[in-house]
Amino acid sequence: MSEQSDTISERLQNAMDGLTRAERQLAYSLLENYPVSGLGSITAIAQNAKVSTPTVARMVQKLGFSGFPDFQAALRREIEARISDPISKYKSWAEQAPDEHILNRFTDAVISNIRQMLTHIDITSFEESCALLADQSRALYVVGGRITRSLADYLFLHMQVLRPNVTHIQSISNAWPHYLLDVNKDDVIVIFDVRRYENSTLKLAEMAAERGARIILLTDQWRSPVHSFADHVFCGRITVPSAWDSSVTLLLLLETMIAAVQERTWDSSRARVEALEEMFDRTRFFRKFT
Amino acid sequence: MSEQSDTISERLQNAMDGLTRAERQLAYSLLENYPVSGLGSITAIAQNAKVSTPTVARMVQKLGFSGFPDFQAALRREIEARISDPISKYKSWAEQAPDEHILNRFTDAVISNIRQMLTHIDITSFEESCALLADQSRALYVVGGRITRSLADYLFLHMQVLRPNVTHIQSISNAWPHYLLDVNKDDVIVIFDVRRYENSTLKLAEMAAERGARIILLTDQWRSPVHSFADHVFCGRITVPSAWDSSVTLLLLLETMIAAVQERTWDSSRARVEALEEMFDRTRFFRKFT
DNA sequence: ATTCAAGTGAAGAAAATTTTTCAGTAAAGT
DNA sequence: ACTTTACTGAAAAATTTTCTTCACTTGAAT
Repeated sequence: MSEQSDTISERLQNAMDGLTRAERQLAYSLLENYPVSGLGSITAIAQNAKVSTPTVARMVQKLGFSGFPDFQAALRREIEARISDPISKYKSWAEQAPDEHILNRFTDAVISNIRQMLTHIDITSFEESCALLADQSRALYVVGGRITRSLADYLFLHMQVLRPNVTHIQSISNAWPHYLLDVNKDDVIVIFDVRRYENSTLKLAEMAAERGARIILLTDQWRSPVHSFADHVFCGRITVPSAWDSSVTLLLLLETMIAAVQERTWDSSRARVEALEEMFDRTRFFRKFT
Repeated sequence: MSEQSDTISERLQNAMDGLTRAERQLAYSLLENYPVSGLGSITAIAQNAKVSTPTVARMVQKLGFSGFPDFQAALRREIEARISDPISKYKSWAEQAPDEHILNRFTDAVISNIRQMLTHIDITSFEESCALLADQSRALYVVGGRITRSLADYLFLHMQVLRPNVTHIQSISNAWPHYLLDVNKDDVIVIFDVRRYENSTLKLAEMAAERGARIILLTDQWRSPVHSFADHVFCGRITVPSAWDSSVTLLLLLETMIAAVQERTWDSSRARVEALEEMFDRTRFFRKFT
């Protein structure tokens, strides 16, 4: 019954002529601060418009809703559509394939994960973390888990180019207590820990915290227990239509951080990057072109 | 009582530690489609999070609200602030930050990369590649380059769980010719090669092709020269506002492939996955819960 | 193994919201 | 002036929502 393609705002406008004095007063009140003005209880709305509750009930029925709750539900859907994305509405990602193809389903999920991560991210924390990563007076350690070791490796790789004094602590190894010996107060540790949180990682975080290290944690939406030791926590959503979790959100965050650190350190890192380029050219490790 | 300056989202995050399992489940559900997810009745919210209504009532009290209606009123105020405020907010990913913030610029670029990759992807090729990866009668080799070794590692890690006979050829090592000795006709090699294409990778591809191996290449939009030896080529766009390239598109493709292979091999891989789980439980390598 | 504490949801009680009824009021027509 | 008609809101009835109680489960601790 309540299903028409018009927005409630349009419906109100269109119906305006057929409305009575009190109803019109109500309609204006609703449009006043649309659409949030319609969110309270029927009583609240009535009081707000200075009409009685029956008037509200009658009017929404005139608009074609089965009752006030029906009206309000429609309003909520409108708000939802308005608040959530403008972007993901694109039809299919891989146009050759049907919507249900894994490529499209997976990508939908990832895009939604990205949006969710970004709406919850704390910009100040992000900036501070980048500053910590860029601060060459602090040694930098990177730790990953079973799955996240690839991410840790990726960060390590890039940081190593940008600055000296970067260490990748291979969590598989039993040697990590040795690394901890070198961790000083105010050094920075980036820890990756997603679900199936690892005991050894937690232990390491605890000990590092005791030594006064600054901890930056990249985890999933459920937040690894490491977060209680961490100075900065970033949660990427990792759920996708798969038996596995997705690391895309965390990689995106990581790359953005790397880009931000690069900007901050460009004065000092430029020399390193250029030296590296030169070494590659000398060793003919890479093809000169194509 | 319900007045604090924090947003409900922040309050949820902060309170997370003190929450119980069901409450946490609820909190995630609320953050899932925040803030509209909290607009329905307490019953609707409970069902949505698959918890009971008392759990909802208890949790909002823990957060400091006098009751559910109090909580919902606060939420409505937040929505109001968000909707009536500047309309420009819709566009940004990270809403706290301006459009020009690196987080938003970077994400824009990545989303655009993803779209471009997917519109150019060949579905048939994708399916055939997955079939090759799933075919346990063929040995599987994974090779990465300097930067892409993390991606290679990631694929290796997952494939190793799903099937036997997977090898990660560490490109840094000088030992890869030895691996090639074992490559038989119709074995599968996944090669990662993005710009600053590596000579050694090209050489390896050539020799593997000579031995009759099937080659799947993941590269960038400029296509590594390896493509002339490859049976299937996938190009991910990698340009972002950074001095570095982005691996996000390739990771997305990779994860989608892994999911597709998982589906295809579930009958046989299930046993492997479960055995692995059991081993983890035994070694108490991971935390039981939290 | 047994006890204990904590957490959870079903079910019922309490409170609220929504709908209906109905009498009063104002405007239009006779 | 009187009747008719339509509109409105107070109050009661019906419904829904929220809150509380309590028995059951689970995981931890002795």
